Amino acid sequence: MNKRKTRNTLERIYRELKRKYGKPRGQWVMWCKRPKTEREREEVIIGAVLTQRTNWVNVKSALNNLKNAKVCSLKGIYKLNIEELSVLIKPSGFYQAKANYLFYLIDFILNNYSGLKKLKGINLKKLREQLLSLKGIGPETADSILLYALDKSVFVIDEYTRRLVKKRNLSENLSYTFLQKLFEENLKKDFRLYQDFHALIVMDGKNKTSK
DNA sequence: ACCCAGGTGGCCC
DNA sequence: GGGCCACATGGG
Repeated sequence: MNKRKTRNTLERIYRELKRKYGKPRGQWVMWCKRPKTEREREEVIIGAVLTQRTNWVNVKSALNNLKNAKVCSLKGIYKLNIEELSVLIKPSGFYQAKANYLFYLIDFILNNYSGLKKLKGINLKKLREQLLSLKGIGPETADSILLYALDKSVFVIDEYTRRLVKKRNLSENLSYTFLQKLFEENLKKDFRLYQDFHALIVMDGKNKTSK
């Protein structure tokens, strides 16, 4: 597919989904909120790890456990030990692995940057590399953090995006880096657009009637 | 009793 | 670079 056609197709898909689903719902109400409070950005980061290969209902339950324990924040979690944390996030599945992943990530953020404000100022490419070097943070989690918690213009690729690309014959190559490039090179570089578009893709992907 | 869900790491080739 | 398996819960 040539560039012009790809651009038109992506624009059309966005408008189509936007018309169909309107404003973000569920999890996306907060993930697409602009601007976000610090607390909300921290919750997005925590949710980004917890939602790996897990449905949002289970993640919500884990987040509620953290909130009820008054530790749904980077510093709150950092004060816990792995055992306490893993019990709280148990409903999200893979809880022992995720407890460790969260610790590595929060340790990285707090010890290197003392919080999200400084993190936002780091060179994007370097920050992405650093996130990817952490155990438990792969491309989708890293980019979800960059896009939804830090308002960086990086397009998130996931299983739903792959299905959409396949269905619309946008590309044969379904590798992460290729698809991310495809979207980023053919959309206006705007984190608000990226946030909303990805949310719409997932909302549509979950909608059984649209398949 | 299955099958599925925004992934990732470790191993193997 | 890609294929396969482990990691675990809750809901259909």
